[in-house]
Amino acid sequence: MPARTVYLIKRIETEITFAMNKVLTKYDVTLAQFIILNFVNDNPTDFSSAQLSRRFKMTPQSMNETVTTLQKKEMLVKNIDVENKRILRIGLTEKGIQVLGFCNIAINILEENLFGNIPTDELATFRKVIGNVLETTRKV
Amino acid sequence: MPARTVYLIKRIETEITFAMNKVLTKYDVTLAQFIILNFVNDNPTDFSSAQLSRRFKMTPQSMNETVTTLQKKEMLVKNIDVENKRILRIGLTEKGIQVLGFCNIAINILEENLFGNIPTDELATFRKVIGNVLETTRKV
DNA sequence: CTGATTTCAGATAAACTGAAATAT
DNA sequence: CATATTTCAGTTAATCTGAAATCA
Repeated sequence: MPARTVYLIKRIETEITFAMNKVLTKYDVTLAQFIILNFVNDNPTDFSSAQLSRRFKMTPQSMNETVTTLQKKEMLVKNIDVENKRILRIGLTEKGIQVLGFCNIAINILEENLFGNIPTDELATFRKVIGNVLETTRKV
Repeated sequence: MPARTVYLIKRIETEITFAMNKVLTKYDVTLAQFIILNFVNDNPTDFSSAQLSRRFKMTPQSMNETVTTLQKKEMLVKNIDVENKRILRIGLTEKGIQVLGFCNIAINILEENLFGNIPTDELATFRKVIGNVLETTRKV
């Protein structure tokens, strides 16, 4: 009996998390923090903690703690929204951009090790399938 | 700039974990517990806690706690190894088999919702790529 | 004696819930 | 008033580290 797909996803995540944390610890960044830094970097419209929490399926309180940690490390800043003074829009600092750059170089090497031997078209399909699933979950 | 592959894996895992826990909570089983139950079920050569901990990248102490929890729920049993009295081999109880059966029916529906609209060949490639990556990590 | 497995004990990090303040 | 965001405080669940007992 072949392993179920959700099981395979959990298994690969375990390995990816382990490998990434091992790499990122050199830069004093956890996987969760790296994911947030990446997301903030990729999204020019600065998101708020509350928005991030929904995206990453956490309570706003929990997300805020991660953000605050990155703020204390001087990698993120919170800027008051122009339209709503209650909302704090999150952006990267110069240091944040710099550290993220170093992390990404290290993660490039990791990705090459993990996915380097996989045919380009297969990797493309792999990524496309994830995209489809994320689209599905967004609808629900 | 397209999202990195490791990022996509983390994203899909977040959604899968959320969706699965929502389903499994009805059976009083967490995702981590379900993964263990599945693994024990799929592997006739009963594994020990120590073996499981290596497979799932945890300390043996942590894995033992999960196993003990499932033991208290009467879903798993520990049997003394015939060759080494120190090793406790883990197996499913009748109740464990039954609960796992219910969970799997519920997860079948979830998988249909998540992957139902993905072409068969693409899903096959998706699964194959994960298999390749897991093979790579096993070597390291 | 060495190394692996298990167990007991305590610590830590990362999530959670509840409640309150602020703003639209 | 209703709703969303943030913050403060305390709690819980799941990991971890350290130390000790058991066995081949």
